[in-house]
Amino acid sequence: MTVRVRFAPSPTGYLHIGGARTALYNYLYSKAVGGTFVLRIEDTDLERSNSEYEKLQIDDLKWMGIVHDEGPDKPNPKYAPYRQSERTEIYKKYALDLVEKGLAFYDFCTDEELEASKEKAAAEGRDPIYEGKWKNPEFNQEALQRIKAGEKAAIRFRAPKKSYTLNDKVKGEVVYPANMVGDFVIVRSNGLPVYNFCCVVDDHLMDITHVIRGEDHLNNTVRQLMIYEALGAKLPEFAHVSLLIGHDRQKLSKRHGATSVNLYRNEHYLPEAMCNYLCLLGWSHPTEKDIFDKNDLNEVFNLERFSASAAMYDVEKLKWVNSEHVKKMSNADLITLVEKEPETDFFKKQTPEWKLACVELLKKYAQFIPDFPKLVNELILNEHPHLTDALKEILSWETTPKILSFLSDEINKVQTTFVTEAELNAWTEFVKKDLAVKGKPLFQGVRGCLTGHDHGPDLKFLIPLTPVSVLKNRMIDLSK
RNA sequence: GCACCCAUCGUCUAGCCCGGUCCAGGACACUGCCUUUUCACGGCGGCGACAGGGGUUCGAAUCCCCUUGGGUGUACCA
Repeated sequence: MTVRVRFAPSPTGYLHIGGARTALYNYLYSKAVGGTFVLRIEDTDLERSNSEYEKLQIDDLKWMGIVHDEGPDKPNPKYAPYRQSERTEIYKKYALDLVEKGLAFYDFCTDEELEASKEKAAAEGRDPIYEGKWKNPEFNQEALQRIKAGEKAAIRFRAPKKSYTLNDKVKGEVVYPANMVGDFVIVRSNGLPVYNFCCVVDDHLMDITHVIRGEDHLNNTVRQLMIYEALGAKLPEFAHVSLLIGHDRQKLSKRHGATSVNLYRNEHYLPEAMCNYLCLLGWSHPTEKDIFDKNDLNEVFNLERFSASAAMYDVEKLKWVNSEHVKKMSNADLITLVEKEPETDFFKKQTPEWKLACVELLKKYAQFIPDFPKLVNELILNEHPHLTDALKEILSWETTPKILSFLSDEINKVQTTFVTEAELNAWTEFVKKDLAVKGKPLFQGVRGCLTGHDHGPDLKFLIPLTPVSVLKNRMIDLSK
């Protein structure tokens, strides 16, 4: 039997980091076993759902390279539609069927009655389970009459009074004691079905074989187990992945800062880095590899390597992963990406050799793609050195003016656009031998005069990339 | 409250299922040194953990129990 997994977001907001992670796990698993990845939209909460968010979430998923095989935009006639709001008739049919079989019943209790019962239960220190009169079969006839007369009622599922056991791929054997939940609503009085019910009906109808989702659904699963049983449906495998938490160990939410994927997208994180980092939050590579491309996971991704405990989301490590992916990228790809950035006119005008040398040098220092143009401006094109304390100190050494005037003279003699590494070496040699400068005053002196910085990348790579005209202007500035 | 889940360095984790090879390995962060004296790169080090208590065993991070701590659920939300 072929594996079918699904990611089922509610379009009530942007794609969340945690959602992206579960989507990724589902995607990776489907790829690893040659299965099908289904995208289903859980929009039964009409008040909070918004089709705009559906679009945005799919967009973010796409950005991460998480593409679904089936979904609202790629329907398989056998399973469509993929939006729960378009499946209400299906749920209604199943719900009515359960009522007919006596596995569910109409409930006419008012909010007030329910509230009172809840409060009473709380006062007595027990769980608020449904105890309205309508659960009693002797009211079935009356209920049916009132429904026929057009009255509205919720449909409640008759929860069996027995314990259930789930064999979860990450949590192991989970036992739900009897009476854990009371008779719960599966269809609201407004006719709209409820998550726990839709979810099971859909997973069943869509032939979902593996349910990989967040641990926050673990307690709910007992309700779903009951419905599977009532439906006579085959149980899928479950894998309840641990939750993502913030620095205060609370479930990751907006107040922890940037928690939606689009924010990272806007900050130019690489999608591959995002996937890489998220994947490692709760799953480990069999060889403890920590930098990889998700497309290289096909052979090794499985459901056996999930961590059972919650993982803290740490942007610092994400940044590191991102810079590792920048370094891993080919120079050709880097050049392409850099040229897409704004304010890269100078870069674009240079020779292919120059570009190659430039990205080769800068990728060591860049964490993000936009860092490249920034570094070009700061390190290569900046004509007016910023007088930092460190630079002032270098200029105050008695040997520095000698170096500065010598280098200025030499630079003025240069006819080419760039100097060569050999020329640079010759100058340094001269300063060392003829001007008799050595040690820190030599190296930092030369660096200071040429770059206007007290530190930075290796001069023999940096200077040949810097236009002679810029070098000249820097030294004019420094001579003042 | 009740139910369920979880518990290895500050953080992500390996090891746990199938006890000894673990006075616990890797990565981020922090930090020291080195790289023909710069350096944001790189190399080599350092710091740093089996929550506590009982058991089982010749032997426990690994198995069992309790305690503690944390999380989740307890909706006519998903």
